[in-house]
Amino acid sequence: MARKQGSHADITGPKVQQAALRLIADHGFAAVSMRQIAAEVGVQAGALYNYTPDKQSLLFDLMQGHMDDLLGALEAAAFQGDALTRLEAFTRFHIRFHLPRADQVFVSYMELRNLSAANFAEIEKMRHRYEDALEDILRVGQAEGVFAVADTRVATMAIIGMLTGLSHWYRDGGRLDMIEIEAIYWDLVRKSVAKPA
Amino acid sequence: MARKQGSHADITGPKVQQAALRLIADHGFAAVSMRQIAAEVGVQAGALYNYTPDKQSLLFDLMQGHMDDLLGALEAAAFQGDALTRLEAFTRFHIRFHLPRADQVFVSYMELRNLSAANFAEIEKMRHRYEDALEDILRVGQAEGVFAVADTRVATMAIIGMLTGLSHWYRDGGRLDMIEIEAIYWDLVRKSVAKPA
DNA sequence: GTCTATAAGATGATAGAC
DNA sequence: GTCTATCATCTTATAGAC
Repeated sequence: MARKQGSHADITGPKVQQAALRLIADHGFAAVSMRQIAAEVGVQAGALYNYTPDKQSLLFDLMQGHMDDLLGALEAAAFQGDALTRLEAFTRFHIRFHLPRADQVFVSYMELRNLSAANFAEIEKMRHRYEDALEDILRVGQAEGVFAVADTRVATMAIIGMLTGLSHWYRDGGRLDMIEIEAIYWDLVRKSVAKPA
Repeated sequence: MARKQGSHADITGPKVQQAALRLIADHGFAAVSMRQIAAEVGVQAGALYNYTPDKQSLLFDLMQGHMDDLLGALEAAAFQGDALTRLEAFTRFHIRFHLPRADQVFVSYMELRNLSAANFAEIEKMRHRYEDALEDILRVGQAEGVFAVADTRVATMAIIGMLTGLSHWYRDGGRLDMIEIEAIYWDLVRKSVAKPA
């Protein structure tokens, strides 16, 4: 099959997403121009519009893709067992999913206000589903008398805040590797909601 | 004393900072133009340059001012007593200082990558001093056998992450007021580093 | 699918009048 | 101290050739 010269949709498409993610994570959505993204990909600016109708959609697709991956992985994990076991599984899942995706996490967190109202609502809904998965675990554990939290919603937000914060300071090749970090964070999370002995 | 018409340095100066903070918190530094800030203040764009040499300095001054306030308030608080008492004081201090300053917290957190390298280093140094205040408390408590944390630095970052995350979701007029939130967060923090009974 | 060229407007910052 | 006017450059997005 003859291919038209200069036609590389299957290669360029992913490269656009990748370049956009990289640049937006580094400099912020508003600070990155379509020309910069095009230069990183190795095409002219006009060619980008074969892959996205506009700049806003490019951001939305990145964030939606990230949330799709997250919720898909969460569902696939399907934590089983008692509340304490499920909380440990959630904690370790969160860290293992997020730490290797520093750019996606950063963009998904920092660029929410650059989404259009409709796109923002969409992403927020997905994020809410993720939070609810944790709150469900806390509520069951609370009902079973395994946990002792004053408010499951606040505890949910506090734990997710603690875990998400990790992505903002952790760097590969640092003093502690991911396995060690995971153990320390799980210890903190476990105790924070534990029933006093 | 006759004042030149149209001369309002003492009024305009603070208004510029205030307008910039407000707009940058809402839309992001790169997305906000000097013209937008000027319009919010009620002057023309050129007049802003009586108050800042350039846009970058405007951002830096906002962030430096916030960190100055934070470190000043921390020093003034001068937590006394045993490690547990000091940890409680730090936790409540953090929440009481940050919750009423949502815009400043947001900007100081989100716009770090829009600082020049030199300005970034300056702010990071200040942030580090704040983190060290908490780590000092944890280290003392650990040495005294009051706390049981696997790693004081990681625990420091985890607790600050948890507390900072609060600023990202808390809204005035919500289900719980600041006093209730404070109690719940202190309970989580206290237990997370507690020695098992 | 990618290119070049371009439209139509916004940007940070400065100069000089008042 | 603020204004108006301006510079030089950058912006997103589109049109049409190949």
